[in-house]
Amino acid sequence: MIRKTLKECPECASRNIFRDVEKGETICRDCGLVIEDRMVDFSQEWRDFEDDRDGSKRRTGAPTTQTQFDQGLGTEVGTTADFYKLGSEKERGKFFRLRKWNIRISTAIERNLKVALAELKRVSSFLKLPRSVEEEAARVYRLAVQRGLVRGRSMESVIAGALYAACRRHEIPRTLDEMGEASGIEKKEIGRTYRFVTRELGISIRPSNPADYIPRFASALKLSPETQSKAVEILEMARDIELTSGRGPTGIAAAALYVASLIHGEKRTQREVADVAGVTEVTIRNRYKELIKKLKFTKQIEKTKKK
DNA sequence: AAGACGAAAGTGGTTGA
DNA sequence: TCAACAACTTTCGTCTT
Repeated sequence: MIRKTLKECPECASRNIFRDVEKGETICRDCGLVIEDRMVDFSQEWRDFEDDRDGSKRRTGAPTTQTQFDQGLGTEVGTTADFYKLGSEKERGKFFRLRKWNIRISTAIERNLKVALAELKRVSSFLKLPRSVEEEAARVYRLAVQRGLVRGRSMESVIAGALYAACRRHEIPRTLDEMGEASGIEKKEIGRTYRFVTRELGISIRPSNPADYIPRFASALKLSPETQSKAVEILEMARDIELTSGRGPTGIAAAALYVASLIHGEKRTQREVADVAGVTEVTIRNRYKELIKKLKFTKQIEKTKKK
């Protein structure tokens, strides 16, 4: 079923937005932009009506979740301990039939997911990622397993790839290095599976914005909020003159931060900035050179130096 | 002595024939 | 499928503070 929606396309501002209910996709008919392709539904089903004295609106049950192998809806049909509580022969037969079925339903996929999602939780909590990202990553992983994309790859690397993709979609990117440290997988491998999985599943990800990295890098360097916003400002100017396209976003973010730290007299060495950003000093130098050349920052830096 | 700078060679991925 | 290519890294020598 395909329905027209009331949304406006953020790309071309057309109102020709249609939603394919089965696929869960929302697409702009004019420019082809996929607006909510495979996004997690963030709306909360589970609510708590604390103020309701009579409790009539209170719902029961936990919210469903992607991060448990059965989405939190599983049943277990008893153990043999329960068997002896049953009375008649008829009831005992029923018990075994039900139990057999339940085991049969737990296919290889389910078992895989159970292990995988535990690992996913471990990595995501190591990186202190928000729950929404964890859910998205779990969904990506689930899809990957169902399509048999894990075959020939280690489970861990696919998990890392899924998490990396989920971070990017939620615009709170982590570097491949950080992901590698958290998961124990080499960053090359993560990058590989990330590209493979997103391509196979048709997940579209827009290039990450350097500004997304600024808050994290800045706090790691203990820079003031003023310096931080200066860095973002620099990034905007850089983007306007096409300095950002084609370059690694972390390198640009690092260079902007470095320049901002000079201007505000909170100097950090290139080495320090390079370390938290996961790039080399050389890359920072190159970006830095481009920045001061094209953005007449030279004077400002000279000024603060003299003070 | 530490940091900044730049040249040169190497790596892994993308692109286009 | 292969070669050219761009971005980034590694390494190292030199200059500056």
